[in-house]
Amino acid sequence: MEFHAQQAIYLQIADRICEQVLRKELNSDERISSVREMAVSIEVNPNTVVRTYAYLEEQGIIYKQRGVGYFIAKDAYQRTLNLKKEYFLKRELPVFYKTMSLLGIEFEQLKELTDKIN
Amino acid sequence: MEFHAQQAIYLQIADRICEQVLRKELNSDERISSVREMAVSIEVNPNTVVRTYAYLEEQGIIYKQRGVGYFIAKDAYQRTLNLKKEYFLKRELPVFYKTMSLLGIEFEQLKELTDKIN
DNA sequence: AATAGTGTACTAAGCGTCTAGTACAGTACT
DNA sequence: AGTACTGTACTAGACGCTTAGTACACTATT
Repeated sequence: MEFHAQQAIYLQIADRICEQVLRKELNSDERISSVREMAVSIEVNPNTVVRTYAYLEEQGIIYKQRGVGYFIAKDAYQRTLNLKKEYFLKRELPVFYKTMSLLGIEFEQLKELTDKIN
Repeated sequence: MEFHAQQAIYLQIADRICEQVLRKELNSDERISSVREMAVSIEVNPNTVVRTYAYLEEQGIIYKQRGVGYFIAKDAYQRTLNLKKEYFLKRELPVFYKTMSLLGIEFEQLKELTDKIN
């Protein structure tokens, strides 16, 4: 897995898991990779994965059974959706509009700009 | 000045200066605050401001005269615009669309959502 | 009971960032 | 020449993140 420098690795891993929940690739009570497995597969230190899982557990997105593993929480989808949506509306969207304004990009241009990327 | 934890402080200061350039509040050959002045006014360590200025100088947005101070570069506006625009198109916009897709937000909803914020 | 897989806890080290403090070198002004 | 600004350089320490390694406790399976 590739990481960028703008955010702590353990949070980037958490984001990826949240994505999989939102895409319904991970569903309620489904077991996720063990700390060691995950660490190997994404080439990261086990301690970093421990942080990720502790963080996701705090958010109520996963739960654990000692000696067994970590599992997706019952209401993980709703929790994740709420969490990400609130962040999007309160943080990302305002920053996005501010940047557009600074760069002189109009709302109507957005569709064209997307095409340029692809 | 208030800072968030997602980005190094010296880069947040750099961003603010870039903003002022784009808003034309800072113009070519205009002198900016000295390292010590800036440090006091935004309540940050002088060394952090040194980092900011070194970074902006690398980007060609400011230049220095030893013993005199730092100044806005001749083509600072264009350089800043290019720099920020490229980052916006290559990094922010794709992430923005991906998040929208994950959250099930349609392009047409964006205008309404903005109103909710204000 | 033994084994192999879980999560957990701990120490140690490296790195980037930020703070604190001190000292030095260049420039402008009087 | 003296003074008061500039930028510059350096050491030292604190903090968060990450890595490395070891050891222990719990659970399921045989």
